[in-house]
Amino acid sequence: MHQQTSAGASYGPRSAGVTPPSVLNLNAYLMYATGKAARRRLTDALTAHGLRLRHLTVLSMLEDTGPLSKGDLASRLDMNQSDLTRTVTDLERAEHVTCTRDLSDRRRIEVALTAAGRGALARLDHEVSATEADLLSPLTREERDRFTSLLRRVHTHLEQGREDPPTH
Amino acid sequence: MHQQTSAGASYGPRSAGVTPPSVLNLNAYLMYATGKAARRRLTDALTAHGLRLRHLTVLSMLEDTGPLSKGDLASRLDMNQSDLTRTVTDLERAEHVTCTRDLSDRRRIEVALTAAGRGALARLDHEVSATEADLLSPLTREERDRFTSLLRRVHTHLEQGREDPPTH
DNA sequence: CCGATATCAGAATTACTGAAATGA
DNA sequence: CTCATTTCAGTAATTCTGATATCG
Repeated sequence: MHQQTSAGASYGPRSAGVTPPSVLNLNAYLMYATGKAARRRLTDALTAHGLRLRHLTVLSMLEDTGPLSKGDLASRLDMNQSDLTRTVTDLERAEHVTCTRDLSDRRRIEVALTAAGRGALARLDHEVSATEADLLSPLTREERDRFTSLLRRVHTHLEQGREDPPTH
Repeated sequence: MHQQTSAGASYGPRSAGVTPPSVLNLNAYLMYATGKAARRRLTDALTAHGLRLRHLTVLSMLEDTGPLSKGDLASRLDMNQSDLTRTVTDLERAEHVTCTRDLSDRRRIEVALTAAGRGALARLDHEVSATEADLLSPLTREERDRFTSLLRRVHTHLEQGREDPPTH
Protein backbone atom coordinates (compact mmCIF):
# COMPACT_ATOMS: atom_id res chain seq x y z
CA MET A 1 0.00 0.00 0.00
CA HIS A 2 2.93 2.26 0.49
CA GLN A 3 5.41 1.41 -2.22
CA GLN A 4 4.31 1.64 -5.80
CA THR A 5 4.66 -1.73 -7.45
CA SER A 6 3.45 0.01 -10.57
CA ALA A 7 1.47 -1.95 -13.12
CA GLY A 8 1.95 -5.61 -13.79
CA ALA A 9 5.15 -5.26 -15.79
CA SER A 10 8.60 -6.70 -15.26
CA TYR A 11 9.13 -8.12 -11.81
CA GLY A 12 12.87 -8.25 -11.47
CA PRO A 13 14.63 -10.60 -9.08
CA ARG A 14 13.81 -9.66 -5.52
CA SER A 15 16.56 -9.86 -3.02
CA ALA A 16 15.29 -10.59 0.47
CA GLY A 17 13.41 -7.73 2.07
CA VAL A 18 13.21 -5.56 -1.03
CA THR A 19 9.71 -4.36 -1.97
CA PRO A 20 7.90 -7.12 -0.15
CA PRO A 21 4.22 -7.50 -1.00
CA SER A 22 2.31 -4.74 0.73
CA VAL A 23 -0.82 -6.65 1.71
CA LEU A 24 1.36 -8.89 3.75
CA ASN A 25 2.91 -5.87 5.38
CA LEU A 26 -0.48 -4.69 6.50
CA ASN A 27 -0.46 -5.78 10.08
CA ALA A 28 -4.16 -5.22 10.22
CA TYR A 29 -4.66 -7.65 7.37
CA LEU A 30 -2.26 -10.18 8.82
CA MET A 31 -4.07 -10.02 12.13
CA TYR A 32 -7.38 -10.47 10.40
CA ALA A 33 -6.17 -13.35 8.24
CA THR A 34 -4.42 -15.26 10.99
CA GLY A 35 -7.37 -14.67 13.28
CA LYS A 36 -9.64 -16.12 10.64
CA ALA A 37 -7.46 -19.20 10.34
CA ALA A 38 -7.22 -19.57 14.10
CA ARG A 39 -10.97 -19.33 14.48
CA ARG A 40 -11.51 -21.92 11.79
CA ARG A 41 -9.13 -24.41 13.32
CA LEU A 42 -10.49 -23.95 16.81
CA THR A 43 -14.01 -24.32 15.52
CA ASP A 44 -13.10 -27.54 13.75
CA ALA A 45 -11.63 -28.90 16.96
CA LEU A 46 -14.75 -27.95 18.92
CA THR A 47 -17.60 -29.08 16.69
CA ALA A 48 -16.97 -32.71 17.57
CA HIS A 49 -17.84 -31.72 21.13
CA GLY A 50 -20.98 -29.90 20.12
CA LEU A 51 -19.54 -26.55 21.13
CA ARG A 52 -18.67 -23.37 19.30
CA LEU A 53 -15.81 -21.03 19.89
CA ARG A 54 -17.98 -18.60 21.82
CA HIS A 55 -18.87 -21.35 24.27
CA LEU A 56 -15.23 -22.19 24.85
CA THR A 57 -14.31 -18.58 25.44
CA VAL A 58 -17.03 -18.14 28.05
CA LEU A 59 -16.16 -21.35 29.86
CA SER A 60 -12.49 -20.54 29.74
CA MET A 61 -12.97 -17.01 30.98
CA LEU A 62 -15.02 -18.26 33.89
CA GLU A 63 -12.36 -20.79 34.77
CA ASP A 64 -9.81 -18.01 34.81
CA THR A 65 -11.63 -15.43 36.80
CA GLY A 66 -14.35 -17.19 38.72
CA PRO A 67 -18.01 -16.15 38.48
CA LEU A 68 -18.80 -13.03 36.48
CA SER A 69 -21.92 -11.11 35.58
CA LYS A 70 -23.15 -11.35 32.02
CA GLY A 71 -22.20 -7.78 31.38
CA ASP A 72 -18.66 -8.33 32.55
CA LEU A 73 -18.37 -11.47 30.48
CA ALA A 74 -19.54 -9.67 27.37
CA SER A 75 -17.17 -6.80 27.91
CA ARG A 76 -14.16 -8.97 28.65
CA LEU A 77 -14.76 -11.24 25.69
CA ASP A 78 -15.65 -8.45 23.27
CA MET A 79 -19.06 -9.91 22.60
CA ASN A 80 -22.24 -7.91 22.60
CA GLN A 81 -24.74 -8.49 25.35
CA SER A 82 -27.22 -10.00 22.98
CA ASP A 83 -24.93 -12.77 21.78
CA LEU A 84 -23.54 -13.40 25.21
CA THR A 85 -27.02 -13.96 26.56
CA ARG A 86 -27.66 -16.61 23.93
CA THR A 87 -24.32 -18.26 24.53
CA VAL A 88 -24.88 -18.47 28.26
CA THR A 89 -28.36 -19.84 27.65
CA ASP A 90 -26.80 -22.66 25.65
CA LEU A 91 -24.28 -23.36 28.36
CA GLU A 92 -26.90 -23.27 31.06
CA ARG A 93 -29.03 -25.71 29.13
CA ALA A 94 -26.01 -28.02 28.86
CA GLU A 95 -25.47 -27.54 32.59
CA HIS A 96 -21.98 -26.21 32.07
CA VAL A 97 -22.77 -23.03 33.98
CA THR A 98 -25.32 -21.81 36.50
CA CYS A 99 -26.94 -18.40 36.59
CA THR A 100 -27.92 -16.75 39.86
CA ARG A 101 -29.27 -13.30 40.49
CA ASP A 102 -27.11 -10.97 42.51
CA LEU A 103 -29.17 -10.22 45.63
CA SER A 104 -27.48 -6.92 46.28
CA ASP A 105 -28.19 -5.74 42.73
CA ARG A 106 -31.03 -7.65 41.26
CA ARG A 107 -30.25 -6.51 37.72
CA ARG A 108 -27.03 -8.48 37.63
CA ILE A 109 -26.90 -12.20 36.92
CA GLU A 110 -23.84 -14.04 37.99
CA VAL A 111 -22.61 -16.86 35.80
CA ALA A 112 -20.55 -19.61 37.39
CA LEU A 113 -18.85 -22.71 36.05
CA THR A 114 -20.22 -26.07 37.17
CA ALA A 115 -18.26 -29.26 37.68
CA ALA A 116 -19.61 -30.47 34.36
CA GLY A 117 -18.40 -27.30 32.69
CA ARG A 118 -14.97 -27.78 34.17
CA GLY A 119 -15.01 -31.35 32.94
CA ALA A 120 -15.88 -30.22 29.43
CA LEU A 121 -12.96 -27.80 29.50
CA ALA A 122 -10.65 -30.55 30.64
CA ARG A 123 -11.75 -32.79 27.79
CA LEU A 124 -11.11 -29.98 25.32
CA ASP A 125 -7.67 -29.22 26.62
CA HIS A 126 -5.78 -31.68 24.47
CA GLU A 127 -7.32 -30.63 21.19
CA VAL A 128 -6.99 -26.95 21.94
CA SER A 129 -3.35 -27.41 22.83
CA ALA A 130 -2.79 -29.32 19.61
CA THR A 131 -4.40 -26.50 17.64
CA GLU A 132 -2.16 -24.02 19.41
CA ALA A 133 0.92 -26.02 18.59
CA ASP A 134 -0.09 -26.34 14.98
CA LEU A 135 -0.76 -22.64 14.55
CA LEU A 136 2.60 -21.65 15.94
CA SER A 137 4.62 -24.55 14.58
CA PRO A 138 6.87 -22.36 12.42
CA LEU A 139 8.14 -20.52 15.49
CA THR A 140 10.74 -21.64 17.98
CA ARG A 141 9.86 -21.75 21.63
CA GLU A 142 11.49 -18.40 22.29
CA GLU A 143 9.72 -16.85 19.35
CA ARG A 144 6.39 -18.18 20.54
CA ASP A 145 6.91 -16.58 23.91
CA ARG A 146 7.76 -13.26 22.32
CA PHE A 147 4.81 -13.57 19.99
CA THR A 148 2.44 -14.32 22.86
CA SER A 149 3.77 -11.43 24.83
CA LEU A 150 3.36 -8.97 21.98
CA LEU A 151 -0.06 -10.31 21.08
CA ARG A 152 -1.24 -10.00 24.63
CA ARG A 153 -0.14 -6.41 24.82
CA VAL A 154 -1.94 -5.56 21.60
CA HIS A 155 -5.01 -7.39 22.84
CA THR A 156 -4.99 -5.56 26.16
CA HIS A 157 -4.73 -2.29 24.32
CA LEU A 158 -7.69 -3.14 22.11
CA GLU A 159 -9.69 -4.20 25.14
CA GLN A 160 -9.16 -0.84 26.78
CA GLY A 161 -9.88 1.00 23.57
CA ARG A 162 -13.34 -0.48 23.64
CA GLU A 163 -14.27 0.78 27.08
CA ASP A 164 -12.78 4.17 26.46
CA PRO A 165 -13.20 4.98 22.77
CA PRO A 166 -10.59 7.40 21.36
CA THR A 167 -11.81 10.84 20.45
CA HIS A 168 -11.39 11.46 16.74
CA MET B 1 -6.18 -24.26 30.20
CA HIS B 2 -3.02 -25.91 31.32
CA GLN B 3 -2.82 -25.08 34.94
CA GLN B 4 -5.51 -26.54 37.07
CA THR B 5 -7.40 -23.80 38.81
CA SER B 6 -9.00 -26.71 40.57
CA ALA B 7 -12.60 -26.45 41.67
CA GLY B 8 -14.26 -23.10 41.96
CA ALA B 9 -13.39 -22.53 45.58
CA SER B 10 -11.23 -19.82 47.16
CA TYR B 11 -9.63 -17.44 44.71
CA GLY B 12 -6.71 -16.21 46.75
CA PRO B 13 -4.84 -12.98 46.01
CA ARG B 14 -2.81 -13.26 42.83
CA SER B 15 0.57 -11.66 42.77
CA ALA B 16 1.61 -10.33 39.37
CA GLY B 17 2.56 -12.97 36.84
CA VAL B 18 1.42 -15.89 38.94
CA THR B 19 -1.18 -18.17 37.33
CA PRO B 20 -2.10 -15.67 34.65
CA PRO B 21 -5.54 -16.06 33.10
CA SER B 22 -5.47 -18.98 30.72
CA VAL B 23 -7.80 -17.67 28.03
CA LEU B 24 -5.40 -14.86 27.45
CA ASN B 25 -2.59 -17.34 27.17
CA LEU B 26 -4.35 -19.16 24.41
CA ASN B 27 -2.55 -17.85 21.38
CA ALA B 28 -5.35 -19.16 19.25
CA TYR B 29 -7.84 -17.08 21.19
CA LEU B 30 -5.62 -14.02 21.15
CA MET B 31 -5.19 -14.34 17.42
CA TYR B 32 -8.91 -14.69 16.98
CA ALA B 33 -9.73 -11.77 19.26
CA THR B 34 -7.19 -9.36 17.84
CA GLY B 35 -8.18 -10.40 14.34
CA LYS B 36 -11.77 -9.62 15.16
CA ALA B 37 -10.82 -6.18 16.44
CA ALA B 38 -8.61 -5.53 13.43
CA ARG B 39 -11.37 -6.51 11.05
CA ARG B 40 -13.84 -4.26 12.81
CA ARG B 41 -11.58 -1.24 12.72
CA LEU B 42 -10.64 -1.73 9.11
CA THR B 43 -14.28 -2.18 8.19
CA ASP B 44 -15.19 1.03 9.97
CA ALA B 45 -12.49 2.88 8.07
CA LEU B 46 -13.71 1.45 4.76
CA THR B 47 -17.47 1.82 4.94
CA ALA B 48 -17.18 5.56 4.38
CA HIS B 49 -15.71 4.66 0.99
CA GLY B 50 -18.43 2.18 0.17
CA LEU B 51 -16.05 -0.73 0.34
CA ARG B 52 -15.71 -3.80 2.51
CA LEU B 53 -12.61 -5.47 3.77
CA ARG B 54 -12.78 -8.15 1.11
CA HIS B 55 -12.67 -5.48 -1.58
CA LEU B 56 -9.60 -3.89 -0.06
CA THR B 57 -7.79 -7.20 0.18
CA VAL B 58 -8.43 -7.99 -3.47
CA LEU B 59 -7.35 -4.56 -4.66
CA SER B 60 -4.31 -4.61 -2.46
CA MET B 61 -3.26 -8.08 -3.57
CA LEU B 62 -3.55 -7.05 -7.19
CA GLU B 63 -1.44 -4.00 -6.57
CA ASP B 64 1.22 -6.19 -5.02
CA THR B 65 1.39 -8.96 -7.53
CA GLY B 66 -0.07 -7.63 -10.73
CA PRO B 67 -2.95 -9.38 -12.52
CA LEU B 68 -4.09 -12.73 -11.14
CA SER B 69 -6.69 -15.28 -12.04
CA LYS B 70 -9.73 -15.55 -9.81
CA GLY B 71 -8.60 -18.91 -8.55
CA ASP B 72 -5.21 -17.58 -7.56
CA LEU B 73 -6.79 -14.60 -5.85
CA ALA B 74 -9.10 -16.82 -3.85
CA SER B 75 -6.31 -19.11 -2.80
CA ARG B 76 -3.93 -16.33 -1.86
CA LEU B 77 -6.52 -14.44 0.13
CA ASP B 78 -8.02 -17.51 1.79
CA MET B 79 -11.44 -16.83 0.35
CA ASN B 80 -13.56 -19.44 -1.33
CA GLN B 81 -14.16 -19.17 -5.03
CA SER B 82 -17.79 -18.37 -4.54
CA ASP B 83 -17.22 -15.29 -2.41
CA LEU B 84 -14.32 -14.14 -4.49
CA THR B 85 -16.44 -14.21 -7.61
CA ARG B 86 -18.98 -11.94 -5.97
CA THR B 87 -16.30 -9.61 -4.66
CA VAL B 88 -14.69 -9.23 -8.08
CA THR B 89 -18.11 -8.63 -9.60
CA ASP B 90 -18.57 -5.70 -7.24
CA LEU B 91 -15.15 -4.31 -8.09
CA GLU B 92 -15.72 -4.73 -11.79
CA ARG B 93 -19.02 -2.91 -11.52
CA ALA B 94 -17.22 -0.07 -9.73
CA GLU B 95 -14.59 -0.16 -12.49
CA HIS B 96 -11.79 -0.79 -10.03
CA VAL B 97 -10.72 -3.91 -11.87
CA THR B 98 -11.11 -5.43 -15.30
CA CYS B 99 -11.68 -9.09 -16.10
CA THR B 100 -10.28 -10.61 -19.27
CA ARG B 101 -10.29 -14.21 -20.39
CA ASP B 102 -6.95 -15.90 -20.71
CA LEU B 103 -6.66 -16.78 -24.41
CA SER B 104 -4.26 -19.62 -23.82
CA ASP B 105 -6.59 -21.19 -21.25
CA ARG B 106 -10.09 -19.98 -21.74
CA ARG B 107 -11.21 -21.24 -18.34
CA ARG B 108 -9.10 -18.70 -16.52
CA ILE B 109 -10.15 -15.09 -16.03
CA GLU B 110 -7.48 -12.60 -15.29
CA VAL B 111 -8.31 -9.78 -12.94
CA ALA B 112 -6.33 -6.57 -13.26
CA LEU B 113 -6.33 -3.29 -11.38
CA THR B 114 -7.51 -0.21 -13.26
CA ALA B 115 -6.28 3.33 -12.77
CA ALA B 116 -9.47 4.01 -10.84
CA GLY B 117 -8.77 1.04 -8.60
CA ARG B 118 -5.28 2.30 -7.94
CA GLY B 119 -6.75 5.69 -7.14
CA ALA B 120 -9.17 4.17 -4.67
CA LEU B 121 -6.30 2.39 -2.96
CA ALA B 122 -4.36 5.62 -2.75
CA ARG B 123 -7.30 7.39 -1.16
CA LEU B 124 -7.61 4.58 1.40
CA ASP B 125 -3.95 4.64 2.28
CA HIS B 126 -4.15 7.27 4.95
CA GLU B 127 -6.99 5.71 6.85
CA VAL B 128 -5.56 2.25 6.63
CA SER B 129 -2.23 3.49 7.90
CA ALA B 130 -3.96 5.25 10.77
CA THR B 131 -5.78 2.05 11.66
CA GLU B 132 -2.49 0.20 11.59
CA ALA B 133 -0.87 2.71 13.86
CA ASP B 134 -3.76 2.60 16.26
CA LEU B 135 -3.79 -1.18 16.46
CA LEU B 136 -0.10 -1.39 17.23
CA SER B 137 0.20 1.76 19.31
CA PRO B 138 1.26 -0.05 22.48
CA LEU B 139 4.36 -1.39 20.74
CA THR B 140 7.61 0.38 20.05
CA ARG B 141 8.89 0.56 16.51
CA GLU B 142 11.26 -2.33 17.06
CA GLU B 143 8.52 -4.40 18.62
CA ARG B 144 6.22 -3.69 15.71
CA ASP B 145 8.83 -4.94 13.31
CA ARG B 146 9.32 -8.11 15.31
CA PHE B 147 5.59 -8.57 15.59
CA THR B 148 5.10 -8.14 11.85
CA SER B 149 7.88 -10.58 11.12
CA LEU B 150 6.46 -13.23 13.44
CA LEU B 151 2.93 -12.68 12.21
CA ARG B 152 4.01 -13.00 8.62
CA ARG B 153 5.74 -16.29 9.29
CA VAL B 154 2.67 -17.68 11.02
CA HIS B 155 0.53 -16.44 8.16
CA THR B 156 2.75 -18.02 5.55
CA HIS B 157 2.60 -21.29 7.42
CA LEU B 158 -1.18 -21.20 7.56
CA GLU B 159 -1.32 -20.40 3.86
CA GLN B 160 0.69 -23.46 3.02
CA GLY B 161 -1.33 -25.59 5.39
CA ARG B 162 -4.36 -24.84 3.27
CA GLU B 163 -2.93 -26.05 0.01
CA ASP B 164 -1.44 -29.14 1.56
CA PRO B 165 -3.77 -30.29 4.36
CA PRO B 166 -2.04 -32.22 7.14
CA THR B 167 -2.82 -35.90 7.40
CA HIS B 168 -4.50 -36.69 10.71
C1' DC C 1 -37.00 10.86 35.44
C1' DC C 2 -32.27 8.72 34.13
C1' DG C 3 -28.81 5.09 33.61
C1' DA C 4 -27.44 0.23 33.90
C1' DT C 5 -28.41 -4.70 33.11
C1' DA C 6 -30.38 -8.20 30.67
C1' DT C 7 -33.48 -10.08 27.03
C1' DC C 8 -35.49 -10.66 22.63
C1' DA C 9 -36.26 -10.31 17.58
C1' DG C 10 -34.34 -9.48 13.52
C1' DA C 11 -30.98 -7.66 10.06
C1' DA C 12 -26.37 -7.40 8.08
C1' DT C 13 -22.17 -9.49 7.14
C1' DT C 14 -19.17 -13.23 6.67
C1' DA C 15 -18.17 -17.93 5.70
C1' DC C 16 -19.28 -22.24 3.72
C1' DT C 17 -21.50 -26.06 0.67
C1' DG C 18 -23.06 -28.21 -3.38
C1' DA C 19 -24.24 -28.30 -7.97
C1' DA C 20 -23.98 -26.76 -12.75
C1' DA C 21 -21.57 -24.80 -16.95
C1' DT C 22 -17.56 -24.42 -19.62
C1' DG C 23 -13.20 -25.60 -21.28
C1' DA C 24 -8.30 -28.17 -21.05
C1' DC D 1 -14.18 -39.08 -19.52
C1' DT D 2 -11.60 -36.62 -15.95
C1' DC D 3 -9.99 -32.60 -14.01
C1' DA D 4 -9.71 -27.50 -13.39
C1' DT D 5 -11.96 -22.99 -13.35
C1' DT D 6 -15.71 -20.22 -12.74
C1' DT D 7 -20.49 -19.20 -11.56
C1' DC D 8 -24.73 -19.53 -9.11
C1' DA D 9 -28.07 -20.54 -5.41
C1' DG D 10 -28.74 -21.44 -0.96
C1' DT D 11 -27.35 -22.46 3.87
C1' DA D 12 -24.92 -21.71 8.20
C1' DA D 13 -22.49 -18.95 11.38
C1' DT D 14 -21.00 -14.66 13.11
C1' DT D 15 -21.64 -10.00 14.28
C1' DC D 16 -24.37 -6.11 15.07
C1' DT D 17 -28.69 -3.01 15.86
C1' DG D 18 -32.71 -1.59 18.04
C1' DA D 19 -36.53 -2.15 21.02
C1' DT D 20 -38.27 -3.69 25.47
C1' DA D 21 -38.43 -5.07 30.43
C1' DT D 22 -36.52 -4.73 34.93
C1' DC D 23 -34.05 -2.71 38.48
C1' DG D 24 -30.96 1.00 41.11
